[in-house]
Amino acid sequence: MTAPDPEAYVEQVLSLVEQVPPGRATTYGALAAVVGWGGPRRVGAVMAQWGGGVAWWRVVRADGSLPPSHGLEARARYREEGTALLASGRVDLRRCGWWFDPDDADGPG
DNA sequence: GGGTTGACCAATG
DNA sequence: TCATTGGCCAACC
Repeated sequence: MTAPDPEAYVEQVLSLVEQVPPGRATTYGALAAVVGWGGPRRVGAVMAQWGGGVAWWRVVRADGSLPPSHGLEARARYREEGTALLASGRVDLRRCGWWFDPDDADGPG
């Protein structure tokens, strides 16, 4: 499986994003690592095209930040979902980081 | 076939 | 914490 169809790749990425529970967030690199295909940039490209149909705000960069264009929109979601935010306006991946691990017992609280 | 761009990541100062 | 640099792979012209 070294040459997956672009369609399957999108389905994989979007499926994983939908698996991220509210109040949590993951990174592009994490998604790329789970799917095992392409890289973080591939995931970003998918989100830019079909990310509008999923909780794209739960997918952030490695430092917990998001594009300024969507930063404002995302912040509104975090406030409703209770996602931990930093004073810099970034997501606190230390507490809300979602790495698709079976041991997701630890929460933001 | 070559140059540029992109919802990125890690290392360095 | 922020800015810079190098690497990565696919899409576009």
